Amino acid sequence: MRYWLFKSEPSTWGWNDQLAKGDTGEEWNGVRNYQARNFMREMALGDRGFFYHSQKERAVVGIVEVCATSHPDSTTDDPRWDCVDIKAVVSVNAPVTLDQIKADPELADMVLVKNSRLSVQPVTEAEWQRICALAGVDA
DNA sequence: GCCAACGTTGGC
DNA sequence: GCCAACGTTGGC
Repeated sequence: MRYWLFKSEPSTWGWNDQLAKGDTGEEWNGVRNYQARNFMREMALGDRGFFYHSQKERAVVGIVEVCATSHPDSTTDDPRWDCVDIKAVVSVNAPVTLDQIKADPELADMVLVKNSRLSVQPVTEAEWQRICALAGVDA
């Protein structure tokens, strides 16, 4: 299994919206960036991801699971854009903030820190374990 | 609200 | 195929 991070502006699509979709999940659509799209094409059923709120909050707030592999993005006719579906698994007990991540030597190399604008990004297993520990959830 | 970084677009 | 212009993102 691989690990990922999905970034969203809470004002557009937040963790509460994701939770409301339950086990049905929802398309992670609207991504118009090749790098992000390519990562989604690599995802497998059951892969786990962090749900991260950008902008004001800047924190990991939940855990999601890939529940449909890459397929055409229903919000566009442009065949270039694919996306996966994800569903909420569990809310974190403690949000892990960007400040915490930057301050943690084990996490300082995360894509989130190095390339803050990439909206879908891979997370290493070590990073996954570390953030889960900080968030108070079972990895 | 500002600005830097970056990715995409389109003209040549 | 290059590169300038432009738009968007996201941290501060």
